[in-house]
Amino acid sequence: MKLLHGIIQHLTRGRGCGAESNQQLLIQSYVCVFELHVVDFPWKQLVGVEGNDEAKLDESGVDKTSSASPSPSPRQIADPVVYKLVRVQGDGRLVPATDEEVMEVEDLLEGDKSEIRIVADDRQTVGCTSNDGSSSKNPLLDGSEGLLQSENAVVDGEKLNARLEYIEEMLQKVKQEERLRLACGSPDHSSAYMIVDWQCSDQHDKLHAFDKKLQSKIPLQETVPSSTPGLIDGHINQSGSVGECSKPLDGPVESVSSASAVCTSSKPDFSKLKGEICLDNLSIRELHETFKATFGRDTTVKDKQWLKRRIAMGLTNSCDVSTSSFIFRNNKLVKKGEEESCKSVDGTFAKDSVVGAVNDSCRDSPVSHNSEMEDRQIVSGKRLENPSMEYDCGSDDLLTEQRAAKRVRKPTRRYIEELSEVESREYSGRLLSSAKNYGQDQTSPKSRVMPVRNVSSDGRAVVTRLDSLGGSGVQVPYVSRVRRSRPRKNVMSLMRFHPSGTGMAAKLVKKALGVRNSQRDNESGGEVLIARSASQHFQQPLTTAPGKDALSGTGMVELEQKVELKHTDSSGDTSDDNIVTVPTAKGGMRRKHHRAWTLGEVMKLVDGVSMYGAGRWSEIKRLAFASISYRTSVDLKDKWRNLLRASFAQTPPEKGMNSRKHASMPIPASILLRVRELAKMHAQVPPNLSSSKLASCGGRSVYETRSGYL
DNA sequence: TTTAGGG
DNA sequence: CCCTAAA
Repeated sequence: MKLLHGIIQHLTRGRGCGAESNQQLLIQSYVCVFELHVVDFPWKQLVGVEGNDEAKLDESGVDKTSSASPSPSPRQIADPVVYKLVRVQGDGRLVPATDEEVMEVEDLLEGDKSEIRIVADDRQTVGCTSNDGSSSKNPLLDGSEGLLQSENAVVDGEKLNARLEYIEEMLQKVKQEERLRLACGSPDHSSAYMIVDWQCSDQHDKLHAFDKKLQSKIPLQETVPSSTPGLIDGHINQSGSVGECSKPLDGPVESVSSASAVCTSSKPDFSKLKGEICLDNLSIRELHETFKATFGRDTTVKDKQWLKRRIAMGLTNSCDVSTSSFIFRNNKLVKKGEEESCKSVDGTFAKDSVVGAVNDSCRDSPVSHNSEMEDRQIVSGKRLENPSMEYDCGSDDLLTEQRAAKRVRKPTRRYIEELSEVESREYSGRLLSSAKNYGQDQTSPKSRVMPVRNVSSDGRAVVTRLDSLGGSGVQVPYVSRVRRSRPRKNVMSLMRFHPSGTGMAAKLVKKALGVRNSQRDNESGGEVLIARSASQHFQQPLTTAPGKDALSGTGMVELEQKVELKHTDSSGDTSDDNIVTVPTAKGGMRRKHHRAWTLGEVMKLVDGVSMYGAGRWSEIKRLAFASISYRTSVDLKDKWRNLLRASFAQTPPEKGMNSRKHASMPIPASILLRVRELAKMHAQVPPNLSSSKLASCGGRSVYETRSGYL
């Protein structure tokens, strides 16, 4: 789906402030969604003439308009908004983009789908020189500011969803209203235009959107041809006096229109579209005619495909069509009655129309396009309660992704690290060698200090390093953790290479690696087996000769030191073999290095909790455990949990398992008491007494052998 | 990143 | 202690 991002600037004129300073406020910038150009939207609200309207913009207020009185302010609903491509001249005039430009932009966007550029521009004020204090209280300005903010907020990130939903609702409203009006014979098609400009000369941004409140008799959102620039300018400049518009603009809005406007006098004539039309069969000429009939203007575009799409979009979105007895489907204009799946006359259809159009704009191939549209419409009725999918338009739709999964968990740091580890492996060696500057021969593989990558006969790659510790050439796992900090960004792109989906790939790799970040103390001599199929996707072609076991001793040492420095090691998952073939869950997770809690630590913990409260573990860690580096906040939390359990266990740690020497002291009752008190203070009820009883009896408490001990 | 919980 | 979801 193409997101258009642009900035919509509201041109409005400040009023009041004493000396009718005529200050023109060029306000704001919105970011808008490209697809919106096919959506009617009562943008008038956004302009916030009433000053309070911006509240409706807030995503929290999404339902306000729709759920409120049936017709809160007919005016608002009655003014659909369409988006237009325009170019902004230096003097602020808006010149509608030509069809070619539109096409260009479309192509541009199409080739560029993955990139979502959302830009926010600084709001600027123009001609606001003579300002007294009162102007700052200008309700309009203030309102606009608030508006801007809320709007930006909405646009930002996930809140787009809310906004889309909102628009969705509004769309329905608008459609209904429109239908109503048409039913009453009112030919009013006043619209406000959202003007989008992406040819902006602005350096820091390519896409600017200008929101304009304009009146027009054209309900269709199409680009006004610029083949007659002068004429268009005329249109623009005359916009302030669009007399026939049944809804005069009020207040600042009116003045706005003096700045610029787009207004077309022609009106689509659907009478020419009677009967069934199949765009696919039309010639360019006929398409042009249809285009004109649809949009009420001529076009110079020769591109058949484009014309079809345009027309399809226009027709699909046209109120006239949707409200008439025709519906547009599958590149054909057909009688509504003949289309059972589209018989619904309420918002459903309108919405789906939009979907179709949006979708259309994303498809190039006529085939897929057609079928897509068909699909969309066929399922129309059923998709009502799932607005989240409405704008789905392909795999690269960010919104879809965001919405599909409630909360897509970001890869954990560790996960990413381990992932990146694989790829970093080979050049870690390079780094070493270059640092050491071995024999000034960078190219000779011999001089490289690298982990040896053996490929065993069973198809597994074994990454090892030679260890001099054990005497002679013992192979111990080699692991380097080059990047301890932020994983590089393209890890994700790396993921894409994996055929079996990123999630799975990640899992596989992770499992396969079996590499863990650990302290140096717990050394194990296993081998890290890398399931080849999982890892080779990430491995760049190795420059090392496969059978290069002979590494210089100094190199070994160097490497080892490096590794040691990194505080990394791997624990041997010797037999966690070929994940690809046997993805056994294999829960047997050896526990890492367990560091017994000392009494002092526990006391610190308790103190910390009493000071900062349970739950603020990062605080506690920072302040009370600053010296103990190996206790993480999670550790603290876990320990506290255990303490809690212990303190509420009836059976104080005494009986049983004295066989061993008291490897650890029981936790002093005083501390337990304190813990209990703190728990009470913080309304911390021991998770469940029953379970803690059980825990104290047999099972472990929270991963601790004995809950009552240190 | 941090917190909360399950394991 | 590990792992993860959620925030």
